Amino acid sequence: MIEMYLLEQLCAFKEYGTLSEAAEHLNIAQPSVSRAMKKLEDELGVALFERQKNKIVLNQTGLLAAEYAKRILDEERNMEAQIKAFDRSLHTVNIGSIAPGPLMVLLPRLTALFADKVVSSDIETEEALLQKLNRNDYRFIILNRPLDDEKYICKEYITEQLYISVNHFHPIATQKSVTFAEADGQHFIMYSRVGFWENIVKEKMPSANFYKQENLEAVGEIAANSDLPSFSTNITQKILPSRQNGRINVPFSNPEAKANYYLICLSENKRMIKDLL
Amino acid sequence: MIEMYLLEQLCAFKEYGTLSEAAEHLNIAQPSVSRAMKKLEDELGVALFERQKNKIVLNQTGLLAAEYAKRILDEERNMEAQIKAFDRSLHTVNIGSIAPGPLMVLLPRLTALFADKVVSSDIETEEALLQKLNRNDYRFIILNRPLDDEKYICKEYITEQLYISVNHFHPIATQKSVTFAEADGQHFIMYSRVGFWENIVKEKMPSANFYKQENLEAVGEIAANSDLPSFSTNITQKILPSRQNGRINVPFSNPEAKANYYLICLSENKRMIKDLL
DNA sequence: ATCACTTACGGGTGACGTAAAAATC
DNA sequence: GATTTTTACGTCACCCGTAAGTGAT
Repeated sequence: MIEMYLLEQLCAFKEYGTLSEAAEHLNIAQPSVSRAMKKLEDELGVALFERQKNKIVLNQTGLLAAEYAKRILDEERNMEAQIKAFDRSLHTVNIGSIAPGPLMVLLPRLTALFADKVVSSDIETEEALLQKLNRNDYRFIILNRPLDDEKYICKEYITEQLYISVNHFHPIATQKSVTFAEADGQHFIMYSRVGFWENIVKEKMPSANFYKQENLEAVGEIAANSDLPSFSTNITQKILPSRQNGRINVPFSNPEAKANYYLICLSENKRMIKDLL
Repeated sequence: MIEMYLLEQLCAFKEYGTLSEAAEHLNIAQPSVSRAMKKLEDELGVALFERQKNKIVLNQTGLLAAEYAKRILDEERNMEAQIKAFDRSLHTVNIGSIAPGPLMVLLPRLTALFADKVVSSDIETEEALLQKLNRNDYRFIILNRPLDDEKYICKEYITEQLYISVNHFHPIATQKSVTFAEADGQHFIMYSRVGFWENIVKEKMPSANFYKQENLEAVGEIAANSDLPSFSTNITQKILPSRQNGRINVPFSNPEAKANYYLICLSENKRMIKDLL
């Protein structure tokens, strides 16, 4: 049987042209490659090279062999990658969401439910979420609209209401509710990974400025130490109570400020949704 | 890098179900297989088996790995076969002919021309000859009709005239020539691999019997020691003079008893025909 | 003189075998 | 008791490296 290391060295020789160069790139000594090529010829019982005294080149058969070798090496590398990826997928639960809010509620429950697995999540657009769900990159996704398709299982999960978060001195602080139009034109501190909410607020408050923060902690810190408004929701108010110190939350009254979230998975994974609910 | 012997042992385990059985079929000791499977898991950094105290089975990842392993092993075996076949083809010149006669003339010349190669030949039907010529299984073929096709180079080679070969006491021995009709109904000794001639004589002498001999030598021997007629041609008379002892050769006068042979090769191999003529 | 390949020799990894133990049927 | 897997240990193959030699540029 032809072992991989022989094929690897053959490929390296074809690529680099001389035994020395090949050895260099393989990080082995040159005589090793010389010997390996002899061994390859020996095992195949076929000449793969034309040798002069201090020169060696692949003959026609050798070129053919090198092509096959490359194919096999590629497949071997592919095998390795696929197996590792598959194993990883067995040990991780990937969740994609259209917004961070529902993840704050869902992730703690998931880590408890899949105690033996790594739970990881990402926030993406609906399009990307669906694509990856179909590729099985995600086990669940969370969207802000239901999907009516036999391909999927879709369950209503939770709702989220957007608030403006201001300090006591802010004019809006005294209102029972606020509209996007009323809040427009201001400067907001905003977490950068808010998913679809970003589109909503930018569209509804076209004159506002948004200072985006990559770091979730930083949003709270900066808001607490400035007079700038920020955003909160019924979910962040519960999950991040520390952020509420000295802040008044006033709900946006527009219908777009309320989101109904749906937990979605492929029909074939029906059981997972059941376990979760 | 995952070496082949690991993949081989993985496949054997998948096929035979236990380490012991696999080892048996691989002709190695069972602990070797146990160790190899551990090493495989180690190199991949992934569990491929579920182990109980004296039981070991492939897990989902292991099944996937075994599938990939099989694919790679198959490719490796294919590579080996293809390379050997290619090398062989470089060192052999295969000729196919519609009849043995022209080969008797051509082969000695070919072996001289391709002194460094093995010359081998076969007798087949026109259909098979053309198919294999197109597949490059044959470098030349010999047919009894010209081919007018740009794909091929076609050169007239030699002609062959069929004779009936009888002893002095046979009634036909005194004739200058004979027709198939006149010779019909007799029992002939015949070499079994005469190519298209077999169709000719069977069609033209439907009442004759043909005693076919696999061995070319035997045809001469038997004919010499019996009163049965056999066949000869201008070519065999020259190439196998010993067969003529005590035999009279009378030519068949029918036009079908004369064959014009053509040497044919693919246009891309034009040079070879030139070398030959 | 430098470069490229081969040959020769020595060393260490590792693949295999044998033996024995543990566990299951 | 038979079968299966694992562990332990010794051996040998073989893959690699170093060093030296040959031939070509």
